Amino acid sequence: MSTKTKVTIHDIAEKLNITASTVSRALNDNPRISDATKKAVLKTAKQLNYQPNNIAAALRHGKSYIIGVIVPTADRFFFASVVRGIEEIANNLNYKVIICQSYDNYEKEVQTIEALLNARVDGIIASIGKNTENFDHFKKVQSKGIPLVLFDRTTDELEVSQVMIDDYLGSYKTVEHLIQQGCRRIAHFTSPKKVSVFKERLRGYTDALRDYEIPYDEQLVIKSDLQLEDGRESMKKLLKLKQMPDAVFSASDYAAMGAMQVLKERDIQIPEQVALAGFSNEPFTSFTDPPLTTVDQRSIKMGNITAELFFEHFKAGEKGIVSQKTVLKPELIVRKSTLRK
Amino acid sequence: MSTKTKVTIHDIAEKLNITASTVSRALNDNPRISDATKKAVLKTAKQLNYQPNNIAAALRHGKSYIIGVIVPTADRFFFASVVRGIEEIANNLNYKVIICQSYDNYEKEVQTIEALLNARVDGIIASIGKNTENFDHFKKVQSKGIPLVLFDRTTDELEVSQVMIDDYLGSYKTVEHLIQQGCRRIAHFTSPKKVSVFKERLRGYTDALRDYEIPYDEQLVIKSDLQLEDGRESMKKLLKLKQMPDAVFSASDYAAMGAMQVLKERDIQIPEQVALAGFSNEPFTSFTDPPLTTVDQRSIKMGNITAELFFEHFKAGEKGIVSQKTVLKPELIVRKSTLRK
DNA sequence: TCAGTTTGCGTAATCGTTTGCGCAAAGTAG
DNA sequence: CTACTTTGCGCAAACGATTACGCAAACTGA
Repeated sequence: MSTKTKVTIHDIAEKLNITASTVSRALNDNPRISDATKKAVLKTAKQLNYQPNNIAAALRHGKSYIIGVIVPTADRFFFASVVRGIEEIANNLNYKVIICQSYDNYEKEVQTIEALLNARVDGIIASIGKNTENFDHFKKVQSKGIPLVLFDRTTDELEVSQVMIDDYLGSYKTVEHLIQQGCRRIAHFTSPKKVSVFKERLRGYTDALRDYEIPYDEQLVIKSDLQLEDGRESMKKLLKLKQMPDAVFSASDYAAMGAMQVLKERDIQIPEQVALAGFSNEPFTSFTDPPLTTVDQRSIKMGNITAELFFEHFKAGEKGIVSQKTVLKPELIVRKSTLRK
Repeated sequence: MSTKTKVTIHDIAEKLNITASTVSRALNDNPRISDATKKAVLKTAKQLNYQPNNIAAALRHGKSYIIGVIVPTADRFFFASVVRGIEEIANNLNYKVIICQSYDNYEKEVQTIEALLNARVDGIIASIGKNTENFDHFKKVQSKGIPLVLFDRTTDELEVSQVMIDDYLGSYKTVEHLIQQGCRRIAHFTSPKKVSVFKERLRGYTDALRDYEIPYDEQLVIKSDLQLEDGRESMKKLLKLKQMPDAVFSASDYAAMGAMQVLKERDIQIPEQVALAGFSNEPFTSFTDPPLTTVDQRSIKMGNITAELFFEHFKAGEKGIVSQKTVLKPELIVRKSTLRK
């Protein structure tokens, strides 16, 4: 049975005939407090069922020990993994992470930032929503001197530290691989959005084609929202062309999966007739039939690095440090969907 | 350019020659404040770039407007969806949700609870970790009078409101469906853990067999952690039996997927030789080959209801209301992996 | 033994809001 | 015009912790 009344350090001070300051110091293991007193305090704390009030502490010293993480959606393996990577580091340093989802909705992203600022988080780590084209809310964060680090979905319109993978390289290597497998008419699924990752993947695609002297064919580049259903539609469009592509490189695993479905429905052999590659290394790609070639984004590593970078900024504090851009090397995961051997 | 010095309601009060109380009331739209004053306050607030400090407010009135949600892992579609469902309701009521992952780790679950209590969240919504067998940390939450609602992974050892699906029914219907498809040797993948959902699914399995007068064969019930790899191992064990099963009903989609891989590797026809069903309706189940029959858990709905139930408790406050158990009806999603037609 | 240091703790201010109470001015009723 | 209610706001005490400063007692070294 517990007392309904909240017990504070004053209560435990009173019980011990000492002051709240001493209790506070004892609980924080201050060297100026004798071991005897510390033990007594700890003991009565348990006894009274004392629960520290972080809110009060946070108010007092302006730190909440909470960092806000904003992701478009937490149910994508990639983002979930990055969050995990961030948590690993943050928890070690005794920070809590509060995860917010923007659902790729600009309004919600703005509101979330505002809420995090009101909640006085010690910093924000974010991946920008697909539809975000105005970055004032992020600028506001910076102007308040609150550490901000972006990962994966970043932008150059902000002078901010960011961590991403080399989307260009991942894309280039994938297309190169397809070419080495003998493909010559390689299609690409991309997004019309301003998010740099997709632009980079497109650039890797075109550059690889150019370097291998394969003509760029506008018809083979299909823009969509890159969900599974979009992949289906895009694939159908491709199949209507006079000349079918012999490979499809999708900037998203989901869209690649959609394409795979359509190909299988029409009994088009993968990879013999059409080789297929995705991007992100979603878990399901390893057990599609055939398993899907894709690009691993080093998600956990990215989370770790993002968090570490964040804490660097954090420690630098008001002085601030020059914002830096960390680029991770992606890994091409070759599976049967592109192996024509 | 922004002032580094934090601006408070006192600053805006000073500028207007009124007191902080008035400013506070104006910002909170208190009826006792004139419209003129309110407008002036709002205006200078913008002007000074005032940012409310929720920490101070929370300290003052003991409410943080934050509720903690604990899930084993956020990268499972089911949990991510429930979280989404919870957020929908919570955001409408102006509550923020902080998502914590226990990673099915008991220690971390306990620590997370402690951290949430310290952070003075207004309540906790949780799904219990797989390895949790002691519930004192949840009891502590309750003893502090903090609203607690469990979903999906619940326990009867706690007198607490909970929301779940009828795992028994979902399981029963699945097995019934398999029987109707002509299967007679139906295996079941389950977990050794104390989590009620798996026990219920097992009960549905055995009851369906009994009702259809199919003998229960202990050899056909395989316990594991139900990950994909476990599914592979379990399937291999089954294939070593003198008599092969003609159906596998896995309590997890991932384990079912593992089984599917093994079956395909050995050229065993699905569903002709072995029918296969999973549980949870993970997104990937719709695009496996063949698509996997599974049970949908009404995840968004579950999130909505959980949150609503939570807020009921919340409003009831100290008085408390009788804890209630809400059971949702699951939906059997029949796909090709079990359709022998 | 005495000045100087260390140890151990108390005093009181502070973080930024909220809110019960009070009070004058303005409005309303009779 | 009196008495009462409303309107609009100020005063000051919270909320629960932290911390700069101070001060005695104990300890240290020469």
